[in-house]
Amino acid sequence: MHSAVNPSISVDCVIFGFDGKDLMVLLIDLNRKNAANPSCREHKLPGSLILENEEIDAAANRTLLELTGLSDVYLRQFGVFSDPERIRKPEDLQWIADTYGVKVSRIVTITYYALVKIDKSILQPTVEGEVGWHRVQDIRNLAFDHKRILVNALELLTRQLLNEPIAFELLQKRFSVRQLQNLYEAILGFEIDNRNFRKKVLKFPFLKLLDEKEKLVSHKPARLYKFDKVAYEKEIKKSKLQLNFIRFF
Amino acid sequence: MHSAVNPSISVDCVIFGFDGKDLMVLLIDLNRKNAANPSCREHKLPGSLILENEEIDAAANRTLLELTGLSDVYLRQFGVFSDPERIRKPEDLQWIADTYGVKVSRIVTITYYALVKIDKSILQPTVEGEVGWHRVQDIRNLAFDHKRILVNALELLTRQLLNEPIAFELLQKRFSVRQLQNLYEAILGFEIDNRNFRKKVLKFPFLKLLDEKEKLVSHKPARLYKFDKVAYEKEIKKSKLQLNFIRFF
DNA sequence: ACAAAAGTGTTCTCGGTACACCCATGC
DNA sequence: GCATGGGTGTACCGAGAACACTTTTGT
Repeated sequence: MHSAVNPSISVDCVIFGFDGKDLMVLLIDLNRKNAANPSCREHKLPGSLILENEEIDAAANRTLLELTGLSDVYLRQFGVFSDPERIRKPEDLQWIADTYGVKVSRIVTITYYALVKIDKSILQPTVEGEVGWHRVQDIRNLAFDHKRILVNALELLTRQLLNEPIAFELLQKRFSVRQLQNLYEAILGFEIDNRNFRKKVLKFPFLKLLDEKEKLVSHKPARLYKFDKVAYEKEIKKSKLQLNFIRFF
Repeated sequence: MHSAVNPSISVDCVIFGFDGKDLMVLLIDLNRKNAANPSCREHKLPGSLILENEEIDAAANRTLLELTGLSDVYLRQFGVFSDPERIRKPEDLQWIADTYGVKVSRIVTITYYALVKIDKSILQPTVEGEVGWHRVQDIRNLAFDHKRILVNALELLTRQLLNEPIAFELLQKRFSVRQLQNLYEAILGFEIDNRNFRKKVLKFPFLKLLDEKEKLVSHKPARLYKFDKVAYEKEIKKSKLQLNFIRFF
Protein backbone atom coordinates (compact mmCIF):
# COMPACT_ATOMS: atom_id res chain seq x y z
CA MET A 1 0.00 0.00 0.00
CA HIS A 2 2.89 2.34 -0.68
CA SER A 3 1.12 4.46 -3.28
CA ALA A 4 -2.40 4.40 -1.93
CA VAL A 5 -4.12 7.77 -1.82
CA ASN A 6 -4.97 9.46 1.44
CA PRO A 7 -8.68 10.18 1.04
CA SER A 8 -8.84 13.12 3.41
CA ILE A 9 -6.08 15.46 2.23
CA SER A 10 -5.64 17.13 -1.14
CA VAL A 11 -3.62 19.90 -2.74
CA ASP A 12 -4.99 22.57 -5.06
CA CYS A 13 -2.72 24.79 -7.12
CA VAL A 14 -3.37 28.29 -8.36
CA ILE A 15 -0.96 28.42 -11.29
CA PHE A 16 -0.32 31.96 -12.48
CA GLY A 17 1.19 33.03 -15.76
CA PHE A 18 1.68 36.35 -17.55
CA ASP A 19 1.14 36.72 -21.28
CA GLY A 20 2.69 40.17 -21.53
CA LYS A 21 -0.63 41.87 -20.98
CA ASP A 22 -2.81 40.04 -18.46
CA LEU A 23 -2.42 37.82 -15.44
CA MET A 24 -3.57 34.31 -16.35
CA VAL A 25 -4.48 31.25 -14.36
CA LEU A 26 -4.51 27.61 -15.39
CA LEU A 27 -7.88 25.89 -15.04
CA ILE A 28 -9.39 22.52 -15.76
CA ASP A 29 -12.65 22.33 -17.65
CA LEU A 30 -14.82 19.91 -15.72
CA ASN A 31 -17.55 19.59 -18.29
CA ARG A 32 -15.40 19.01 -21.29
CA LYS A 33 -16.68 15.50 -21.74
CA ASN A 34 -20.36 16.01 -21.29
CA ALA A 35 -20.59 19.09 -23.44
CA ALA A 36 -24.24 18.18 -23.69
CA ASN A 37 -24.73 20.40 -20.67
CA PRO A 38 -22.86 23.58 -21.53
CA SER A 39 -24.92 25.79 -19.26
CA CYS A 40 -23.40 24.38 -16.08
CA ARG A 41 -19.95 24.34 -17.60
CA GLU A 42 -17.60 24.77 -14.70
CA HIS A 43 -13.90 25.07 -14.16
CA LYS A 44 -11.73 24.01 -11.27
CA LEU A 45 -8.21 24.58 -10.05
CA PRO A 46 -5.74 21.77 -10.73
CA GLY A 47 -5.35 19.57 -7.69
CA SER A 48 -4.99 16.04 -6.44
CA LEU A 49 -5.45 13.87 -3.41
CA ILE A 50 -2.09 13.19 -1.80
CA LEU A 51 -0.52 9.77 -1.61
CA GLU A 52 0.30 8.08 1.63
CA ASN A 53 4.02 8.60 2.25
CA GLU A 54 4.06 11.69 0.06
CA GLU A 55 5.07 15.10 1.34
CA ILE A 56 2.45 17.69 0.57
CA ASP A 57 4.93 19.88 -1.28
CA ALA A 58 5.72 16.83 -3.39
CA ALA A 59 2.06 16.34 -4.21
CA ALA A 60 1.82 19.94 -5.37
CA ASN A 61 4.92 19.56 -7.50
CA ARG A 62 3.54 16.36 -8.96
CA THR A 63 0.30 18.09 -9.91
CA LEU A 64 2.24 20.87 -11.56
CA LEU A 65 4.50 18.53 -13.48
CA GLU A 66 1.59 16.45 -14.76
CA LEU A 67 -0.18 19.52 -16.08
CA THR A 68 2.54 21.75 -17.42
CA GLY A 69 5.55 19.52 -17.88
CA LEU A 70 7.48 21.95 -15.67
CA SER A 71 9.41 20.83 -12.62
CA ASP A 72 11.58 23.67 -11.38
CA VAL A 73 9.01 26.36 -10.70
CA TYR A 74 8.16 28.79 -7.94
CA LEU A 75 5.64 27.10 -5.70
CA ARG A 76 4.40 28.30 -2.36
CA GLN A 77 1.93 26.96 0.13
CA PHE A 78 -0.48 29.63 1.28
CA GLY A 79 -3.56 28.20 2.91
CA VAL A 80 -5.68 25.41 4.26
CA PHE A 81 -9.36 25.05 3.48
CA SER A 82 -11.13 22.76 5.86
CA ASP A 83 -14.83 23.58 5.97
CA PRO A 84 -16.47 20.16 6.29
CA GLU A 85 -19.11 21.44 3.84
CA ARG A 86 -16.69 22.77 1.25
CA ILE A 87 -17.52 19.89 -1.06
CA ARG A 88 -21.20 19.30 -0.63
CA LYS A 89 -22.98 19.03 -3.97
CA PRO A 90 -23.76 15.38 -4.84
CA GLU A 91 -22.30 15.81 -8.33
CA ASP A 92 -19.04 17.11 -6.83
CA LEU A 93 -18.72 14.08 -4.59
CA GLN A 94 -19.59 11.84 -7.54
CA TRP A 95 -16.93 13.47 -9.66
CA ILE A 96 -14.28 12.81 -7.03
CA ALA A 97 -15.37 9.21 -6.59
CA ASP A 98 -15.18 8.69 -10.36
CA THR A 99 -11.81 10.36 -10.72
CA TYR A 100 -9.90 8.74 -7.88
CA GLY A 101 -11.83 5.53 -7.44
CA VAL A 102 -12.12 6.08 -3.69
CA LYS A 103 -15.06 6.94 -1.55
CA VAL A 104 -14.47 10.22 0.24
CA SER A 105 -16.46 12.05 2.84
CA ARG A 106 -14.54 15.17 3.74
CA ILE A 107 -11.43 16.61 2.17
CA VAL A 108 -9.10 19.15 3.72
CA THR A 109 -7.15 20.88 0.99
CA ILE A 110 -3.76 22.55 1.19
CA THR A 111 -3.44 25.33 -1.35
CA TYR A 112 -0.41 26.46 -3.33
CA TYR A 113 0.26 29.19 -5.75
CA ALA A 114 2.71 28.68 -8.55
CA LEU A 115 4.37 31.15 -10.90
CA VAL A 116 5.34 29.86 -14.32
CA LYS A 117 6.70 31.26 -17.56
CA ILE A 118 3.79 30.61 -19.90
CA ASP A 119 5.96 30.14 -22.95
CA LYS A 120 7.85 27.25 -21.38
CA SER A 121 4.88 25.29 -20.14
CA ILE A 122 3.70 22.45 -22.29
CA LEU A 123 0.11 21.71 -21.50
CA GLN A 124 -0.64 18.03 -21.29
CA PRO A 125 -4.11 16.95 -22.26
CA THR A 126 -5.24 15.01 -19.23
CA VAL A 127 -7.90 12.45 -18.64
CA GLU A 128 -9.71 14.79 -16.31
CA GLY A 129 -10.70 17.23 -18.97
CA GLU A 130 -9.11 20.04 -20.84
CA VAL A 131 -6.55 22.31 -19.30
CA GLY A 132 -6.21 25.92 -20.35
CA TRP A 133 -5.15 29.46 -19.47
CA HIS A 134 -7.80 31.97 -18.50
CA ARG A 135 -7.56 35.69 -17.82
CA VAL A 136 -7.94 36.17 -14.08
CA GLN A 137 -10.21 39.15 -14.50
CA ASP A 138 -12.67 37.15 -16.62
CA ILE A 139 -13.27 34.48 -14.01
CA ARG A 140 -16.72 34.67 -12.47
CA ASN A 141 -17.08 31.46 -10.52
CA LEU A 142 -15.38 28.13 -10.09
CA ALA A 143 -16.32 24.68 -8.84
CA PHE A 144 -16.25 23.76 -5.14
CA ASP A 145 -14.80 26.62 -3.08
CA HIS A 146 -12.14 27.33 -5.67
CA LYS A 147 -13.19 30.92 -6.27
CA ARG A 148 -12.39 31.72 -2.64
CA ILE A 149 -9.06 29.99 -2.99
CA LEU A 150 -8.26 32.03 -6.08
CA VAL A 151 -9.15 35.28 -4.35
CA ASN A 152 -6.88 34.38 -1.44
CA ALA A 153 -4.05 33.54 -3.82
CA LEU A 154 -4.44 36.88 -5.59
CA GLU A 155 -4.24 38.79 -2.34
CA LEU A 156 -1.04 37.05 -1.40
CA LEU A 157 0.40 37.47 -4.88
CA THR A 158 0.00 41.24 -4.79
CA ARG A 159 1.50 41.46 -1.34
CA GLN A 160 4.45 39.28 -2.35
CA LEU A 161 4.98 41.25 -5.51
CA LEU A 162 5.76 44.32 -3.41
CA ASN A 163 8.03 42.51 -0.97
CA GLU A 164 9.87 39.85 -2.88
CA PRO A 165 11.39 39.55 -6.33
CA ILE A 166 8.84 37.08 -7.65
CA ALA A 167 7.99 39.05 -10.79
CA PHE A 168 10.90 37.41 -12.56
CA GLU A 169 9.30 33.99 -12.17
CA LEU A 170 6.54 35.14 -14.49
CA LEU A 171 8.73 36.81 -17.12
CA GLN A 172 11.04 35.21 -19.61
CA LYS A 173 14.72 34.91 -18.64
CA ARG A 174 15.54 38.06 -20.60
CA PHE A 175 13.18 40.98 -20.36
CA SER A 176 12.97 44.73 -20.78
CA VAL A 177 12.20 47.16 -17.99
CA ARG A 178 8.96 47.98 -19.76
CA GLN A 179 7.85 44.33 -19.62
CA LEU A 180 8.59 44.28 -15.91
CA GLN A 181 6.57 47.44 -15.43
CA ASN A 182 3.66 46.04 -17.46
CA LEU A 183 3.59 43.05 -15.14
CA TYR A 184 3.46 45.23 -12.03
CA GLU A 185 0.74 47.39 -13.51
CA ALA A 186 -1.34 44.38 -14.58
CA ILE A 187 -1.20 42.71 -11.18
CA LEU A 188 -1.44 45.78 -8.98
CA GLY A 189 -4.11 47.34 -11.17
CA PHE A 190 -2.81 50.88 -11.45
CA GLU A 191 -0.33 52.81 -13.56
CA ILE A 192 3.19 53.55 -12.42
CA ASP A 193 5.33 56.49 -13.49
CA ASN A 194 7.85 55.12 -15.92
CA ARG A 195 10.79 57.29 -14.86
CA ASN A 196 10.38 56.54 -11.18
CA PHE A 197 9.93 52.85 -11.86
CA ARG A 198 13.19 52.66 -13.79
CA LYS A 199 15.05 54.67 -11.18
CA LYS A 200 13.85 52.23 -8.55
CA VAL A 201 14.42 48.89 -10.23
CA LEU A 202 17.68 49.72 -12.00
CA LYS A 203 19.22 50.42 -8.61
CA PHE A 204 18.73 46.79 -7.65
CA PRO A 205 22.15 45.15 -7.84
CA PHE A 206 20.63 41.85 -8.92
CA LEU A 207 19.17 43.23 -12.13
CA LYS A 208 21.89 42.57 -14.70
CA LEU A 209 22.08 44.42 -17.98
CA LEU A 210 22.72 42.10 -20.95
CA ASP A 211 24.47 42.89 -24.22
CA GLU A 212 21.35 42.16 -26.20
CA LYS A 213 18.58 44.44 -27.33
CA GLU A 214 15.10 43.84 -28.57
CA LYS A 215 14.90 42.84 -32.23
CA LEU A 216 12.34 43.44 -34.93
CA VAL A 217 10.49 46.23 -33.25
CA SER A 218 9.58 49.35 -35.20
CA HIS A 219 10.92 51.73 -32.59
CA LYS A 220 13.96 52.20 -30.43
CA PRO A 221 14.81 48.67 -29.24
CA ALA A 222 14.75 48.10 -25.50
CA ARG A 223 17.77 46.87 -23.59
CA LEU A 224 17.35 43.46 -22.01
CA TYR A 225 18.05 42.47 -18.41
CA LYS A 226 18.12 39.30 -16.42
CA PHE A 227 17.50 38.55 -12.74
CA ASP A 228 20.63 37.34 -10.95
CA LYS A 229 19.42 35.10 -8.16
CA VAL A 230 22.88 34.66 -6.62
CA ALA A 231 23.39 38.41 -6.34
CA TYR A 232 19.97 38.69 -4.77
CA GLU A 233 20.75 36.11 -2.08
CA LYS A 234 23.93 37.99 -1.21
CA GLU A 235 22.03 41.24 -0.93
CA ILE A 236 19.47 39.66 1.40
CA LYS A 237 22.19 38.52 3.78
CA LYS A 238 23.79 41.93 3.91
CA SER A 239 20.50 43.61 4.71
CA LYS A 240 19.47 41.22 7.47
CA LEU A 241 21.10 43.38 10.10
CA GLN A 242 19.69 46.73 9.17
CA LEU A 243 16.73 48.14 10.97
CA ASN A 244 13.61 48.00 8.90
CA PHE A 245 11.10 49.93 10.81
CA ILE A 246 7.46 49.50 11.58
CA ARG A 247 5.03 50.22 8.76
CA PHE A 248 1.50 49.11 9.49
CA PHE A 249 -0.13 50.41 6.34
CA MET B 1 -19.45 8.91 14.60
CA HIS B 2 -19.96 12.65 14.77
CA SER B 3 -17.11 13.33 17.14
CA ALA B 4 -14.65 10.70 15.99
CA VAL B 5 -11.10 11.91 15.52
CA ASN B 6 -9.52 12.10 12.12
CA PRO B 7 -6.30 10.12 12.63
CA SER B 8 -4.29 11.79 9.88
CA ILE B 9 -4.63 15.54 10.58
CA SER B 10 -3.63 17.48 13.68
CA VAL B 11 -3.12 21.06 14.78
CA ASP B 12 -0.18 22.35 16.78
CA CYS B 13 -0.20 25.77 18.41
CA VAL B 14 2.74 27.98 19.20
CA ILE B 15 1.25 30.12 21.96
CA PHE B 16 3.28 33.25 22.61
CA GLY B 17 3.09 35.50 25.63
CA PHE B 18 5.13 38.44 26.92
CA ASP B 19 5.95 38.84 30.59
CA GLY B 20 7.22 42.39 30.29
CA LYS B 21 10.77 41.27 29.71
CA ASP B 22 10.96 38.12 27.60
CA LEU B 23 9.00 36.40 24.89
CA MET B 24 7.46 33.23 26.32
CA VAL B 25 5.92 30.15 24.81
CA LEU B 26 3.49 27.67 26.33
CA LEU B 27 4.73 24.07 26.39
CA ILE B 28 3.56 20.71 27.65
CA ASP B 29 5.89 18.59 29.72
CA LEU B 30 5.72 15.10 28.26
CA ASN B 31 7.64 13.34 31.00
CA ARG B 32 5.84 14.78 33.92
CA LYS B 33 4.44 11.45 34.91
CA ASN B 34 7.45 9.24 34.57
CA ALA B 35 9.82 11.56 36.34
CA ALA B 36 11.85 8.43 36.89
CA ASN B 37 13.57 9.28 33.64
CA PRO B 38 14.43 12.95 33.98
CA SER B 39 17.29 12.84 31.48
CA CYS B 40 15.00 12.43 28.48
CA ARG B 41 12.56 15.00 29.81
CA GLU B 42 11.00 16.54 26.75
CA HIS B 43 8.49 19.23 25.97
CA LYS B 44 6.04 19.59 23.12
CA LEU B 45 3.80 22.24 21.66
CA PRO B 46 0.13 22.02 22.56
CA GLY B 47 -1.84 20.29 19.84
CA SER B 48 -4.56 17.85 19.04
CA LEU B 49 -5.89 15.58 16.36
CA ILE B 50 -8.87 17.17 14.67
CA LEU B 51 -12.35 15.78 14.84
CA GLU B 52 -14.28 14.70 11.81
CA ASN B 53 -16.68 17.54 10.94
CA GLU B 54 -14.47 20.07 12.70
CA GLU B 55 -12.93 23.03 10.92
CA ILE B 56 -9.21 23.19 11.46
CA ASP B 57 -9.43 26.71 12.86
CA ALA B 58 -11.97 25.37 15.33
CA ALA B 59 -9.61 22.61 16.41
CA ALA B 60 -6.90 25.18 17.08
CA ASN B 61 -9.30 27.34 19.08
CA ARG B 62 -10.42 24.28 21.03
CA THR B 63 -6.83 23.42 21.91
CA LEU B 64 -6.25 26.96 23.07
CA LEU B 65 -9.38 27.10 25.16
CA GLU B 66 -8.62 23.80 26.86
CA LEU B 67 -5.16 24.94 27.85
CA THR B 68 -5.52 28.59 28.74
CA GLY B 69 -9.22 29.13 29.31
CA LEU B 70 -9.09 31.89 26.70
CA SER B 71 -11.40 32.01 23.73
CA ASP B 72 -11.09 35.35 21.97
CA VAL B 73 -7.41 35.43 21.08
CA TYR B 74 -5.28 36.21 18.08
CA LEU B 75 -4.72 32.97 16.22
CA ARG B 76 -3.19 32.52 12.82
CA GLN B 77 -2.45 29.51 10.69
CA PHE B 78 1.07 29.62 9.32
CA GLY B 79 2.23 26.28 8.06
CA VAL B 80 1.79 22.65 7.22
CA PHE B 81 4.26 19.99 8.24
CA SER B 82 3.84 16.80 6.29
CA ASP B 83 7.09 14.86 6.26
CA PRO B 84 5.92 11.24 6.49
CA GLU B 85 8.84 10.66 8.86
CA ARG B 86 8.14 13.63 11.13
CA ILE B 87 6.90 11.30 13.83
CA ARG B 88 9.14 8.29 13.68
CA LYS B 89 10.42 7.35 17.12
CA PRO B 90 8.57 4.31 18.52
CA GLU B 91 7.98 6.06 21.83
CA ASP B 92 6.42 9.04 20.01
CA LEU B 93 3.99 6.78 18.20
CA GLN B 94 3.26 4.98 21.43
CA TRP B 95 2.53 8.27 23.19
CA ILE B 96 0.00 9.26 20.53
CA ALA B 97 -1.69 5.86 20.63
CA ASP B 98 -1.96 6.13 24.42
CA THR B 99 -3.26 9.68 24.38
CA TYR B 100 -5.91 9.44 21.69
CA GLY B 101 -6.72 5.76 21.78
CA VAL B 102 -6.36 5.46 18.02
CA LYS B 103 -3.73 3.78 15.94
CA VAL B 104 -2.02 6.30 13.70
CA SER B 105 0.53 5.88 10.98
CA ARG B 106 1.23 9.31 9.60
CA ILE B 107 0.04 12.70 10.78
CA VAL B 108 0.01 15.91 8.78
CA THR B 109 -0.07 18.85 11.14
CA ILE B 110 -1.39 22.34 10.53
CA THR B 111 0.41 24.88 12.67
CA TYR B 112 -0.91 28.02 14.31
CA TYR B 113 0.59 30.76 16.30
CA ALA B 114 -1.39 32.46 19.01
CA LEU B 115 -0.77 35.69 20.91
CA VAL B 116 -2.17 35.90 24.41
CA LYS B 117 -2.03 38.26 27.35
CA ILE B 118 -0.25 36.12 29.92
CA ASP B 119 -2.00 37.71 32.89
CA LYS B 120 -5.42 36.72 31.60
CA SER B 121 -4.66 33.12 30.82
CA ILE B 122 -5.62 30.55 33.39
CA LEU B 123 -3.58 27.44 32.92
CA GLN B 124 -5.56 24.26 33.25
CA PRO B 125 -3.73 21.23 34.57
CA THR B 126 -4.42 18.65 31.90
CA VAL B 127 -4.25 14.90 31.82
CA GLU B 128 -1.47 15.06 29.28
CA GLY B 129 1.06 16.47 31.67
CA GLU B 130 1.96 19.84 32.99
CA VAL B 131 1.53 23.00 31.02
CA GLY B 132 3.81 25.97 31.55
CA TRP B 133 5.42 29.09 30.15
CA HIS B 134 9.05 28.94 29.00
CA ARG B 135 11.36 31.67 27.80
CA VAL B 136 11.78 31.23 24.05
CA GLN B 137 15.50 31.88 24.20
CA ASP B 138 16.02 29.05 26.70
CA ILE B 139 14.49 26.37 24.52
CA ARG B 140 17.03 23.93 23.17
CA ASN B 141 14.98 21.13 21.70
CA LEU B 142 11.45 19.86 21.61
CA ALA B 143 9.70 16.59 20.88
CA PHE B 144 8.83 15.47 17.34
CA ASP B 145 9.62 18.24 14.84
CA HIS B 146 8.31 20.93 17.16
CA LYS B 147 11.58 22.85 17.31
CA ARG B 148 11.35 23.45 13.57
CA ILE B 149 7.75 24.57 13.97
CA LEU B 150 8.74 27.00 16.71
CA VAL B 151 11.54 28.47 14.60
CA ASN B 152 9.10 28.99 11.74
CA ALA B 153 6.61 30.67 14.04
CA LEU B 154 9.29 33.00 15.36
CA GLU B 155 10.27 34.06 11.88
CA LEU B 156 6.71 34.89 11.00
CA LEU B 157 6.15 36.65 14.31
CA THR B 158 9.02 39.06 13.74
CA ARG B 159 7.89 39.77 10.19
CA GLN B 160 4.33 40.38 11.34
CA LEU B 161 5.47 42.59 14.16
CA LEU B 162 6.89 45.03 11.63
CA ASN B 163 3.90 44.97 9.33
CA GLU B 164 0.82 44.60 11.49
CA PRO B 165 -0.30 45.91 14.84
CA ILE B 166 -0.10 42.56 16.63
CA ALA B 167 2.05 43.80 19.51
CA PHE B 168 -1.10 44.88 21.34
CA GLU B 169 -2.32 41.29 21.51
CA LEU B 170 0.60 40.52 23.81
CA LEU B 171 0.30 43.58 26.05
CA GLN B 172 -2.34 44.35 28.61
CA LYS B 173 -5.23 46.53 27.46
CA ARG B 174 -3.56 49.61 28.93
CA PHE B 175 0.14 50.03 28.42
CA SER B 176 2.88 52.60 28.33
CA VAL B 177 4.98 53.44 25.31
CA ARG B 178 7.96 52.03 27.13
CA GLN B 179 6.26 48.66 27.54
CA LEU B 180 5.50 48.64 23.83
CA GLN B 181 9.11 49.42 23.07
CA ASN B 182 10.34 46.70 25.41
CA LEU B 183 8.22 44.22 23.53
CA TYR B 184 9.64 45.26 20.17
CA GLU B 185 13.18 45.11 21.49
CA ALA B 186 12.66 41.68 23.06
CA ILE B 187 11.23 40.12 19.94
CA LEU B 188 13.41 41.85 17.36
CA GLY B 189 16.53 41.42 19.43
CA PHE B 190 18.03 44.88 19.18
CA GLU B 191 17.68 48.24 20.86
CA ILE B 192 15.59 51.02 19.43
CA ASP B 193 16.14 54.73 19.95
CA ASN B 194 13.50 55.85 22.40
CA ARG B 195 12.85 59.27 20.87
CA ASN B 196 12.42 57.93 17.36
CA PHE B 197 10.24 55.10 18.58
CA ARG B 198 7.85 57.48 20.34
CA LYS B 199 7.76 59.84 17.38
CA LYS B 200 6.79 56.90 15.19
CA VAL B 201 4.17 55.17 17.27
CA LEU B 202 2.49 58.24 18.74
CA LYS B 203 1.70 59.35 15.19
CA PHE B 204 -0.53 56.30 14.75
CA PRO B 205 -4.11 57.52 14.98
CA PHE B 206 -5.23 54.27 16.57
CA LEU B 207 -3.07 54.67 19.66
CA LYS B 208 -5.34 56.42 22.14
CA LEU B 209 -4.03 58.29 25.14
CA LEU B 210 -5.93 57.50 28.34
CA ASP B 211 -6.46 59.70 31.38
CA GLU B 212 -4.61 57.30 33.62
CA LYS B 213 -0.99 57.16 34.58
CA GLU B 214 1.17 54.48 36.06
CA LYS B 215 0.81 54.10 39.83
CA LEU B 216 3.19 53.10 42.55
CA VAL B 217 6.39 53.54 40.64
CA SER B 218 9.30 55.35 42.18
CA HIS B 219 9.90 57.59 39.25
CA LYS B 220 7.92 59.78 36.87
CA PRO B 221 4.80 57.75 36.07
CA ALA B 222 4.21 56.86 32.44
CA ARG B 223 1.07 57.83 30.59
CA LEU B 224 -1.06 54.91 29.50
CA TYR B 225 -2.45 54.19 26.05
CA LYS B 226 -4.80 51.72 24.49
CA PHE B 227 -5.05 50.27 21.00
CA ASP B 228 -8.24 51.33 19.20
CA LYS B 229 -9.07 48.52 16.78
CA VAL B 230 -11.92 50.38 15.12
CA ALA B 231 -9.74 53.39 14.34
CA TYR B 232 -7.15 51.01 12.93
CA GLU B 233 -9.62 49.34 10.56
CA LYS B 234 -10.66 52.75 9.26
CA GLU B 235 -7.07 53.72 8.67
CA ILE B 236 -6.44 50.55 6.71
CA LYS B 237 -9.28 51.28 4.34
CA LYS B 238 -8.08 54.79 3.68
CA SER B 239 -4.60 53.61 2.87
CA LYS B 240 -5.64 50.85 0.49
CA LEU B 241 -5.46 53.21 -2.45
CA GLN B 242 -2.07 54.70 -1.89
CA LEU B 243 0.94 53.41 -3.69
CA ASN B 244 3.24 51.49 -1.45
CA PHE B 245 6.24 50.86 -3.49
CA ILE B 246 8.50 47.92 -4.04
CA ARG B 247 10.90 47.11 -1.22
CA PHE B 248 12.62 43.76 -1.61
CA PHE B 249 14.84 43.95 1.44
C1' DA C 1 18.47 65.96 47.38
C1' DC C 2 18.90 61.96 44.85
C1' DA C 3 17.74 58.00 42.04
C1' DA C 4 15.21 56.34 38.15
C1' DA C 5 12.71 56.26 34.31
C1' DA C 6 9.52 59.46 31.38
C1' DG C 7 9.30 62.58 28.03
C1' DT C 8 10.91 66.01 24.44
C1' DG C 9 13.35 68.71 19.36
C1' DT C 10 16.67 69.50 15.77
C1' DT C 11 19.48 68.42 11.96
C1' DC C 12 20.87 65.53 8.19
C1' DT C 13 20.21 62.36 4.65
C1' DC C 14 17.81 59.53 1.60
C1' DG C 15 14.15 57.82 -0.97
C1' DG C 16 9.49 58.66 -3.08
C1' DT C 17 6.96 61.54 -6.22
C1' DA C 18 5.67 64.69 -9.77
C1' DC C 19 6.63 66.12 -14.11
C1' DA C 20 8.33 66.81 -20.00
C1' DC C 21 11.49 66.09 -23.50
C1' DC C 22 15.09 63.80 -26.69
C1' DC C 23 16.61 59.15 -28.88
C1' DA C 24 16.89 55.08 -31.83
C1' DT C 25 14.78 52.19 -34.86
C1' DG C 26 11.39 50.34 -38.78
C1' DC C 27 8.64 51.67 -42.24
C1' DG D 1 10.76 61.97 -42.32
C1' DC D 2 7.51 60.24 -39.36
C1' DA D 3 5.46 57.23 -36.12
C1' DT D 4 6.40 54.48 -32.07
C1' DG D 5 7.80 53.37 -27.78
C1' DG D 6 12.67 53.61 -25.19
C1' DG D 7 15.17 56.20 -22.27
C1' DT D 8 16.66 60.28 -19.28
C1' DG D 9 17.02 64.51 -14.94
C1' DT D 10 15.51 67.86 -11.58
C1' DA D 11 13.20 69.87 -7.76
C1' DC D 12 10.29 69.15 -3.70
C1' DC D 13 8.83 66.85 0.38
C1' DG D 14 8.31 63.64 4.09
C1' DA D 15 10.18 60.00 6.92
C1' DG D 16 14.03 57.61 9.24
C1' DA D 17 18.20 58.07 12.01
C1' DA D 18 21.48 60.15 15.08
C1' DC D 19 21.90 62.49 19.12
C1' DA D 20 21.42 64.84 24.99
C1' DC D 21 18.92 67.13 28.29
C1' DT D 22 14.79 68.35 31.35
C1' DT D 23 10.75 66.61 34.08
C1' DT D 24 8.24 64.11 37.48
C1' DT D 25 7.63 61.08 40.84
C1' DG D 26 9.08 58.03 45.30
C1' DT D 27 12.26 57.52 48.86
